[in-house]
Amino acid sequence: MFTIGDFARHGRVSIRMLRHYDAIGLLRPAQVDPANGYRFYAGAQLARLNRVIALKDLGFTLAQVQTILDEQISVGELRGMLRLRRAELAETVASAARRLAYVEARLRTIESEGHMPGHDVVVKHIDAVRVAELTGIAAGYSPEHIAPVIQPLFAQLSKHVADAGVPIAGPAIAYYESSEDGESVLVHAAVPVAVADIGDGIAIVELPAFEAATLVHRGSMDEVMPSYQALSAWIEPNGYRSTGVPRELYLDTPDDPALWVTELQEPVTPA
Amino acid sequence: MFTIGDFARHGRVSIRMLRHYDAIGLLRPAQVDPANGYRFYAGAQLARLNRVIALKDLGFTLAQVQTILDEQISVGELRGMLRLRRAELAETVASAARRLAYVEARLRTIESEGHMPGHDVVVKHIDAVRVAELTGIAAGYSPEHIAPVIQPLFAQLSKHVADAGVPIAGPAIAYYESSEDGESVLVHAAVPVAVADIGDGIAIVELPAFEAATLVHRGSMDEVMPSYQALSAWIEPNGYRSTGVPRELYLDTPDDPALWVTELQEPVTPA
DNA sequence: TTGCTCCTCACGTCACGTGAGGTGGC
DNA sequence: TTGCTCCTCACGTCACGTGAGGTGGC
Repeated sequence: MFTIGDFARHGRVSIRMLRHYDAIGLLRPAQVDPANGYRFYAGAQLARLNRVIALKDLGFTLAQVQTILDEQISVGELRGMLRLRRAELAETVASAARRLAYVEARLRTIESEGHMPGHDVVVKHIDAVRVAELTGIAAGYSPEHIAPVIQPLFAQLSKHVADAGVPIAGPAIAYYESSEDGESVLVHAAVPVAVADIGDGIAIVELPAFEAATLVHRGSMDEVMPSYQALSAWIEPNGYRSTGVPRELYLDTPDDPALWVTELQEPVTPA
Repeated sequence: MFTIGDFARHGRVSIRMLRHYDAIGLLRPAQVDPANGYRFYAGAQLARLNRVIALKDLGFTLAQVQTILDEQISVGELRGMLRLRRAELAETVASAARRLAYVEARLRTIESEGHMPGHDVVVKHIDAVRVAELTGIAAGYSPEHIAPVIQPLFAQLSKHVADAGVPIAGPAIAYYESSEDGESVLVHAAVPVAVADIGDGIAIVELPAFEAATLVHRGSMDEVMPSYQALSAWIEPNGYRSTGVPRELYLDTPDDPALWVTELQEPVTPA
């Protein structure tokens, strides 16, 4: 018979753990002194303790260990649990490796630029959304080409939507595509709505859901290029690939354009 | 201004998380209605939320995120934190990969043998221990050779130790080495003691600490070979290498040898 | 009036670590 | 008598999830 201290030493666990395993019924001492509550363990109980430790090392919770040890689980069930664990562990490895890649990308940025990046890219799911939209044509992607086209589009769109008495269901959205001849840019100005038709030559479109690397741009859209460049530069070193057309979400558009807040959304897929 | 629900939707976090970040002061809403406590967030606060999420994704705790965002941490300090995180994440990856290897070794055993392994190997640290010991010579490692040598050694040893009035400080230990000519086996019978000398031709030896793959053998030492084989078979597929001489720890030695409990300790090193 | 959204507690999670306060045998 | 080991509560951990119970605007 071992005292709890000796048994803990041989088993390389803490006394507290043995008390805990006693409390939850996972490993009861072979004997308990009724006078003072002292626990005594038999040498053979080290085998049980080892089973507990081994299963814990596989990453099972104590409740699962309990089930495996006491509830006469079948080989098939055990195999199922192990396969599930294998999948969970593979996911743990993958996600830790991904975080590690993030950290290393950050460290590289700091080493090369000498300061913390001022922006933070977050990858997230963007839901599908129904919008009312107007489309125009610009000669290029730069702000000088886009601004004179998109501003009247939004003015016209919001007037029409307001006139139709349709409530706007969220921040305005812009997105851009190259035209078929590749010479010009299709500029889309859109606002979320909950109706199926709004008339007046305004299209109702279902924008698809997607995964996006996003970055919050603060300031005028005339100065959006560095933010887009930072977003693009983030994508590859962090293990993603760009796919498709970016969107802009106008989160806050006060009168002073220098105070605008825009979310840039670049569709990505894990590379 | 966004309600908490809208802000949560755009930020892809739960409402509960925003309330929690408010409670701990990590992200306070831009405005709170004093009448009903409703929280309102500015679009620009999405930038702060993104910083929180990005740092959380690097694996920092919220307290660390707090420090990084608010306490004007220097680039050097941040780099230090990132390097520490990198090391922690590397360790996470390694340990998850190790667990994964354990799980896969188990699955292979189950697939090939059709049942759960009946023994559980645990790798643990064995402390250095001072022992009183007697040494004999046997013709080989098999139980038939060892038993007739070791039994009288232990009888003689325990008699001498008892006669000397020295208390035995733990379970008896046996270990074996090949003799120099390689033709025979040195058999060591030892018991832990706390004294520096015991006279009577009994050696006091400091057995070194080591890392061991261990397995609890139940039953007579005449039947120990399958347990040793199971222990040896475990080592390589689980990423270890054997190093040095195994030990036996006699945890429980009642009169009936069939009820003996022994821990087999095989020194290992990560391979 | 019915939903919907918002609010504030407050418990539960998981496997123990860490005191606090006290007892029994050498 | 002094250490040492043992005991039983019971709080704390971390980042929220999940009710319970209630309120205010469309």
